[in-house]
Amino acid sequence: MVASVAVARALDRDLQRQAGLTLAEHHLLAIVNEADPQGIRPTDLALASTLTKSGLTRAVDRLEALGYIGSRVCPSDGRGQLLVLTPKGRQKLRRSAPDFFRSVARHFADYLTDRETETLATAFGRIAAADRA
Amino acid sequence: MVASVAVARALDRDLQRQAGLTLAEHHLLAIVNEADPQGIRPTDLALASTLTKSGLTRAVDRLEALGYIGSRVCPSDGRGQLLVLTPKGRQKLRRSAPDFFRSVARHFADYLTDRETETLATAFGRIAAADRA
DNA sequence: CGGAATAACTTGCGTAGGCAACTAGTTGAT
DNA sequence: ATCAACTAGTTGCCTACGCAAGTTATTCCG
Repeated sequence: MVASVAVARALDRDLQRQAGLTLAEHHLLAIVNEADPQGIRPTDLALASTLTKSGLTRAVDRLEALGYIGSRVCPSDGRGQLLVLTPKGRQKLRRSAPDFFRSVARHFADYLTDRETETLATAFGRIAAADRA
Repeated sequence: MVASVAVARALDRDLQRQAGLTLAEHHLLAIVNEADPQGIRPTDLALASTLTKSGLTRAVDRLEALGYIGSRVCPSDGRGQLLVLTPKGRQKLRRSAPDFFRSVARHFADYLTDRETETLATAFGRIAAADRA
């Protein structure tokens, strides 16, 4: 826990300095970017992220206010929405990517051997998957 | 990050339900418990925990108010303190340990093979150590 | 087709905790 | 001995976010 919190904090600080986004916000943009181009439902986004639904509502509000995310009512369910990246959001993500990857390397990846990275990905993937079961 | 946040949240919830402590607070008690019996300096405790100095000040205030931690002025440095567990704090820790270990097993350790656990401990230990350099 | 039970968000409220500025004690240089 | 530079801890301010209680839309059952 000490290590993972330290890494998260380091990434967060770098991101805020370099892109004006928190780690959580940047992560949301990244998830939306890789999701179905039709858009992603908030509940799914919350599940794929580190936030609860309430945290997500507010984070999405912020990202919408910044113009990085757009939303429209879900055609198949009037209660829900579909969230997509705006062009501005896509651009933001593209532009902040290099710095972000460097940051991940410096604070995390560079400390691991390839074997460790692989083991870690498997193990943590398993845990993340189990958690949603 | 998704996995580690999920695990932390699960442990936190269990601890709050079972012991009325947050994960961070419980962790502080555990660190103090294993430190020099003369006491530990707040700055060292912050470094060994997931908190910054300011977060630590407040967490320690809470734990003192609950009677789990005691403090006295550091004899060798009038600015600082030495923090120790009270008997009540030691008891609290002993009593919450079994539930806590079960919680760690259920949400985390049970998902890992012995090999993975070892790799993980090595790798994360390295990262945590590097971060303080 | 009406009405309970459920699901998708949202919001009110409360709290932990970071940052940066502050206070007070210590050390070191002249 | 004095004064500057540093360090330990604290505090004011602010924000993110979790929980639980709403709201609105949907579904399913009679």
